[in-house]
Amino acid sequence: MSTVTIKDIARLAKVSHTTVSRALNNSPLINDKTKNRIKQMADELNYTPNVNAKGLVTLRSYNIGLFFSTLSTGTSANFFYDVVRGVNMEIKDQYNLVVKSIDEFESNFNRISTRQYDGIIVMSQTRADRALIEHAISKGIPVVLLNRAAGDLVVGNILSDDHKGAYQLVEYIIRSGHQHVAIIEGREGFQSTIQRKNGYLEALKDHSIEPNPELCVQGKYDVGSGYEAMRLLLKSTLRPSAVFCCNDDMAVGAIKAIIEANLRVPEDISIAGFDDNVFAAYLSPELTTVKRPIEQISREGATMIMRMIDQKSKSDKEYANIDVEQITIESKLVIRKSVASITATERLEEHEEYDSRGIR
Amino acid sequence: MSTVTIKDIARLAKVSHTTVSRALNNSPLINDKTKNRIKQMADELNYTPNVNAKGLVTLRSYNIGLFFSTLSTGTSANFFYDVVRGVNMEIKDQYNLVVKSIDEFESNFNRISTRQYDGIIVMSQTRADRALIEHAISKGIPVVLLNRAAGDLVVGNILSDDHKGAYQLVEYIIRSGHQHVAIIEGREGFQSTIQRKNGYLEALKDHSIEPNPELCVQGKYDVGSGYEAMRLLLKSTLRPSAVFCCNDDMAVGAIKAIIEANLRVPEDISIAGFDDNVFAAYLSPELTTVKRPIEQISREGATMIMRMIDQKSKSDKEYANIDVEQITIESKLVIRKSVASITATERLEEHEEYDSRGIR
DNA sequence: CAATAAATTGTTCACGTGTGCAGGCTCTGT
DNA sequence: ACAGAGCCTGCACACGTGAACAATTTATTG
Repeated sequence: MSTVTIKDIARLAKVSHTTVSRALNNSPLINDKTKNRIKQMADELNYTPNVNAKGLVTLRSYNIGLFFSTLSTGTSANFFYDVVRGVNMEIKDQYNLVVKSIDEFESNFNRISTRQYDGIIVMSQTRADRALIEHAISKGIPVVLLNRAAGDLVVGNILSDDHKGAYQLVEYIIRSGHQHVAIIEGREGFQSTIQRKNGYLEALKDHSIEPNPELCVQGKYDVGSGYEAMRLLLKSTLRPSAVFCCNDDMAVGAIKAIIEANLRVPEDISIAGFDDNVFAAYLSPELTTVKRPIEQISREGATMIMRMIDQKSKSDKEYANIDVEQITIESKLVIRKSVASITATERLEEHEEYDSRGIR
Repeated sequence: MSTVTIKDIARLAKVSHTTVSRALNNSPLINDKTKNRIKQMADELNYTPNVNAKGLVTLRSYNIGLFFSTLSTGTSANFFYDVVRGVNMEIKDQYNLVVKSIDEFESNFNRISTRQYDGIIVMSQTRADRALIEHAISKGIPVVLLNRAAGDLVVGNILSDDHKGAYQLVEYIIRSGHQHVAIIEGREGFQSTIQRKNGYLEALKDHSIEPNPELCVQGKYDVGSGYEAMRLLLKSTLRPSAVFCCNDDMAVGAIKAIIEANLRVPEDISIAGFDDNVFAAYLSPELTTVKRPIEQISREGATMIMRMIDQKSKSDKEYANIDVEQITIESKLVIRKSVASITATERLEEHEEYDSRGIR
């Protein structure tokens, strides 16, 4: 119960506590023989270093913060899981991973200090976390920003190219013959929402398709919102022949709404998602989507923050000259079966069908 | 950049650092006027207490560990997400939540000490984490065990009654007229796997149905394993009319396999899941399952560990007399549409159909 | 063998905070 | 005005560790 300290070990080994400290930290100053002797004793006594005391003098906390913009809504479970797992794979037991939701802080960032976190990984959805990041920087804490562009912030930055991914996906849909491509957007205000929407719009433009506001419906990145959004689309005067759902979760909801309306995917309406989560390949039909390398982003983020922490401690605690990099990781179009190819004649029929319906 | 300490504040306020310390900790010894003055100064200076120094003297780390048996496989994303969110909702900013996977430790638990964690929540899948828990107890760290019975371990304990949940579900399936009920089991060795299997077996027994080993297939709790398991079942000589999948993820995989075989759910084969994750209501057909109150378990676990920590600090650091409670939270049968009712005649037909197939 | 260099160990202090104890101030009652 | 009581503040130390510097031992060289 009573905790063993290096002083206890020192007494038993008949050396000074400094020697013990050095031995356990593998200092080259210590004779190998005594070093081993002390290490063994520490082992037998079940010695555990006191992180507080250690941190007090080394200015380290051995904590890495992993902050999400929000954990309540708009963060999908698969995404969250992949991120935590990815980061955890890299930091192993060198650091504690402290998971927090930014909206918890209520703009009181004073609890965020060098003493609390050696580094911070921000899984960012919105620019609203700028204040927090600036606070961290001002405190001299290395920061890595994932998932959105850093802009003028001096932080490590790892991104996936959502704009390009969405563009490629929508282009594929258009080339499959679809003219009326709807979009179920992500949660309002999220950077990913904006990026994907822009990719969608650009693809339409490059293929001379006029975007139709009626075919753009707001979602919230969760299954339920995808369902509701699709129901809205089904009621619109111009029924889309394909729908780009801004993540896979919403695609599940959308498919549900379509089937409830006694229509088929993809024969009547094609559906595409974004993320390529673990379910995507197991839906019926298998979901055509964009693989976003979430785990890879997280792992890169983890190694980057550790690099920055090391660099900082080596460069005499001067934050200013930490190099910050920006890495973009490519997303990848994954073609499965939820988007149908339609020919020109089919397209015509579809329109006639729509016209005749429009009358009633 | 340079950090503000209570000594700095003391100098500026022309008092001793002791007074500052007391003022900031709301000690009744300090005059309200000076107290407010000091607090305001601390605010203006953006003072952040040094947790290490604080912890060094108060014997606290302000960390709560949240340990999962594994994060690599066998823990579903939705489950993980719900747990972290639930715990986070309760501990707010009083503690740091440190997420770890137990298999990281490689049975070197020496990093787990009172200094590191004020308390530990173990989301346990298997008895293999016993060594870790015993280590924590021996170090005097309060522990709450979620998800499996504590047995003789002196820890707080919060459970869902998986056995009962599975029993009720399988009973419902049988009462719907199914005689050949298969099971796709969870990951081998997990307590939940055993509990759910036992519930299944007991329900069969109570309705005088002989369990058939051919209808019991091992899964791993992930989508892919559900798919593979179902493919196996489809090849079995006795085709089941209903399948109890031990979690919702595997149910998704199973449904996929059935549809690929040109069969329908639930007309040809009924499917039931376990967990009631966010997708369950949005599958086609909507999944009949058992709602496991994961979030509630996690929240209760969080409040319990905080209670234990408080109790320990009050009772003069004597771990022995911390009260440990055991709470069981009921799971609940959620009837949707993936289990069909079949009449006696249908059952007969089905058998004939099966027999005729069996011949070829 | 002495002198010097090298290797190893010990002494002392600092990190930032909280607390027991001692002391000073103010107020009250006489 | 003075003693005593009560309120407030400060001094000094402790927590466990690491590091600069000092001291000691051992190895090396002429």
